[in-house]
Formats: sequence, structure tokens, C-alpha cells
Amino acid sequence: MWGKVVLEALDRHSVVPLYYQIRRSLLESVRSGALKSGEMIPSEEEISAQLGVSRMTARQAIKSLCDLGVAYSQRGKGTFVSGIKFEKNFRQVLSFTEEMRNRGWRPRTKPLAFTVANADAEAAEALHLSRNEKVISLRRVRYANSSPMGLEWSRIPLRLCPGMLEKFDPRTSLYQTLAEQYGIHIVLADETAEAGLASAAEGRLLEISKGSPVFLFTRVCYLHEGRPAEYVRSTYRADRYKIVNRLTRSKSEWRN
Amino acid sequence: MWGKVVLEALDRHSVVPLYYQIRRSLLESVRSGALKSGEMIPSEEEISAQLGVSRMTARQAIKSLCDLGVAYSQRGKGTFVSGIKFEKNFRQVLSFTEEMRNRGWRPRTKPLAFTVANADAEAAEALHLSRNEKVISLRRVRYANSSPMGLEWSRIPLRLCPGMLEKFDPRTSLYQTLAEQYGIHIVLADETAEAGLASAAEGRLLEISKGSPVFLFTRVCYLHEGRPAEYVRSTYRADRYKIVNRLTRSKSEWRN
DNA sequence: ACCCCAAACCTGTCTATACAACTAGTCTAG
DNA sequence: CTAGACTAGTTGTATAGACAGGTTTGGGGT
Repeated sequence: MWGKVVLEALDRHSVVPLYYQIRRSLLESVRSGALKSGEMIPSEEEISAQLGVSRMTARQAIKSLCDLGVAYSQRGKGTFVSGIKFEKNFRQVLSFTEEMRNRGWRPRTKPLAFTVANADAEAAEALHLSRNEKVISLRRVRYANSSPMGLEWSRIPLRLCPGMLEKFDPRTSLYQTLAEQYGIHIVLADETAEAGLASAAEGRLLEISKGSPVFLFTRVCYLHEGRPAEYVRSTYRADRYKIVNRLTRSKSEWRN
Repeated sequence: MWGKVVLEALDRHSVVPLYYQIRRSLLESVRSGALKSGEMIPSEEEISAQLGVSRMTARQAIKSLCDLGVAYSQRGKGTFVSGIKFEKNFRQVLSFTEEMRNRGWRPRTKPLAFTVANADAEAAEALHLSRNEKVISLRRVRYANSSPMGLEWSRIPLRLCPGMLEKFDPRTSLYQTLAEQYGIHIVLADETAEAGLASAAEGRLLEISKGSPVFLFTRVCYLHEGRPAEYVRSTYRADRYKIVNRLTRSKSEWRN
């Protein structure tokens, strides 16, 4: 009766929106292999008829698949499963803890210093603070499965998280504490990466020889309104770390 | 009569969709400073009344602004201009030529080798080719304002661009030729960056000493259906190059 | 002075419908 | 056999209206 794909029945009483249920069902079809790369997704009309929803609702589900990069639409032809596999969500701000867990490694942290201090020049500029404004300063060594990966130096305006010094255990996840204790949710970050050589002090902490290649990251994290919330400078072992990026070549410019 | 922002009148006979005209008008207000960071964009209802379009059309315009990252919506409150400045489109696949021109530098290229060859193991895997399939192999040194920036080694399946060896001048832009001569448009790339040290041979070509820090990039470029079209391995001077990234922390996971 | 509730306002979701524009294939007239 | 017209299928754009669910504000009662 229907085309190749049979969609899951909808739960009309659920709090989960219909378009989201449809999206989930389609994603499951892609994941399971029922819908393969390059194959056509059920058309808006077919989804609409099969599930008894309006075409606009079906359309919304399909649109969200395209936004994810899982599919692409061609006018007059249909919507097709993109050939690109998403092993993980690219270009996500992940805390070290989250990143290691995603890869199945056991994250560990050794705090070097955890204090309230005046903002240094770099941090003050990145966070739009005056020089005498207080920040939480946190220096840590990060380990994966007991071997050192990198050094991190975070600075967070004290104004955003009063009492942090007492409430936070510097061996645990910073982002989780910010979210749970202060309702601070980081949604965006600008990061620059440079390649450099380990200094003697860095080498000692990272258990590599001086002059070994390292990544130098500088990251500014923002809240949803664009307010800067964290400035991080970090040094990572190049033999244990690499940067993975997905780049798009968009036709949609946003000015003129 | 209306709120703070007066929108441009619509041209109902234009081929440009209404929602796109509205989007353009709102973007112009942001660009000109009429709408500042954190300020509220006219509500769907107001746009709808002011321009005489349906609410869904106004909504579509606002949605597209949010997709661009220029604004964010909050249920029950409104839609607000994001505080984040987009100096440039982040995370775009740019050719070396385009990238240098964007920064106001003069790109120059010295070809080292430009041949048809059997796919090497790395390229064959990345491009999903058999080992005996022919590829265009192109090695170049890239300069900005006469000083060397990096080495690139591109491989492209010959099947995609027959006659490339005769048609392409290896001192010019590869992507431009692919687009103009063959209608090949790269829309996506996966890139990994590692940090390493320059070998003696690399040092000679890049005019740095052996052991200097360098970036090692590996890039696979894809066409819109997900077919891989180019495999590039490149080495860039770390003192002249850094990676800039914008990361998001999305709440929309795409499996379960 | 304080608290609670209603009203106003906003975005999120959903329906039903219409027409435009594009694709791919079929049929027909020459 | 070919060029062109036609058709069925698909996405793109647009309208009008409805209700749900969240935020903010201000008024009224205690």
C-alpha cells in the first residue's frame, strides 16, 4: 500500500510534537538502513496520507532532517538521504568530560590551582571585563585513562557564579556544575588553534619532552544572548589529540 | 504606529519570495544598527500586520534568521538579535585562493607536480576508489604575498574531470576550474588537523628550519549527494597560520 | 505590603487549502 | 524519429485560522 518505508504510528496524546515524532521515525529508518544513502524519503504527501497529518507538519519534519544534514531536498524531485555519515555531532562545544566519555575513555582531572583572582589582560579583553574585576581562575591537567592529554586554564567572571570556590569540586565537570548550580548554559564558542612546541614546564606536566609538538587552544564561550562566560587557554599533546572539522560551502550569504 | 522598526515595503510581483524580502529587510536593520544586540525583533504578529502577510510567512522569515545565527527565539517572550558578530562565515570550505583574497593578501602558487597517477592507498580509501583507478595528482606550494604558507597535495578522481591535465593551469584556482569547466561544486568537507614538526624537505620548501611546528591537514571534499571528490593532504607553517572555529552546543541530538 | 490571578502578548504546533515551479516520463503531431 | 505538448509527482511559497503553553504586567483582594 505505502511506499518502501512504513513509519511508526503517532502518539497524538504525547507531549512530543508530531513533527518531532515523524523526524525520529525517519531518522530511525536511516539508522537501521531501511533508508539508504541517495534513496528518496517518503514525500510530504505520502507522510501526510500515511500518518494522517497535514502536509505542513510532514514538511516541518523533513525540513528538520535537512537542517541536520541527514537529507537534502530537490524541488520537483523529492528529498533524499544524504550520503554523509554523521559519526558524531560536528563542531559541538563539548567539555573535556563529555568528549572523553563520547569516545569511551575515562576522564580524570588533576587541579593545579583554583582561586579567585583579578582578570589578567587576555581574559579581561575576551570577557569584556575591567582589569580589577574578579574571575574564577582554574588550572587543571586533563587525563584520559590515566595518561595526560592537556593543560587547561579557565577563567570565569565571578559575577556569574558567586560562591563557586565553595560549591565546585575542581576534579569534576565544570560545565555540569555551571548548568546545575547556576543555570548557566554555554551555547556557543569561538576557538582558535595554533600549533607550537611544548615548553619545559608544559613538558613536565604532560610527560613529554620539551620541544614536542602541541596544540594551543584559545576558546571564548558565550551564553545564548552573546554574553561571554568563559575564557580558556589550553595546551594539548599533538600525539594524542587531533582536530576534526566539518566545513560547508554555503551559497547562503547573509548580507546582500 | 508600528514598533521601533519600520520594514521595507514588499514587492508582491517580484520573483523573490516574500519571506526572503522580509528576511533581507530585517538583516539590513541589524546591519545598519537600527536593531542592536539583545533587542527584540518585531513579533510575528507585528510583521504580519505591518506588511499584510500571514503569520506563517513572517514566521518563516524569522526562522531563517535564527538558522543563520543572527537571532534567537524565546517562547513567550519574543525573538532577539543575537549578540554575536559574524565577521565572516565560519566553517566554510574555502579554497586557498578565496581565503587569501578574503584577507586581502595576494595568493601565489608554485606547482611542484601535476600528473595523472594511480590512486595511492590513502586517497583510494578516502575517495572510495580501487587502487588502479586514475587520479589527478597535484602538488603545490602556496604563497601569500610572496612568502610561503604551506604545501598541498590534492588528488581528484580522473573520472570526474577528464582532460584536466590539458585544461587546467596549476598556478590558478583549482575550485574555480572544477566549477566552470566541469560543473563540479564542492559543498562540504571533512577536515582533520594535527600538529607536527617540519621534515627537512618540508622545511626547505617552506623556508623554515627542520623541526619547526606545522599543521598537518587532511581534507576530504564532497559533492552535494555525498560523493567524495577531492582528497587533500597539506602542511602549513604554524607561525603563519591558525585555525579559527565556531562551535555550537546544540540541544538537538539526532539519534534518540 | 503582599500575593494571586487574569489579561495581554509572544512563540510553538497543527490543520486545510491553494497555486507556482520544477522534473521526468509519456504521448502526439509533424 | 524528433520536437513539443501534456501529465503526474514533488517541493516551494503563501494564506487563514486555531489552540497550547510560556512570560510579563498590572489590578484586585486580603
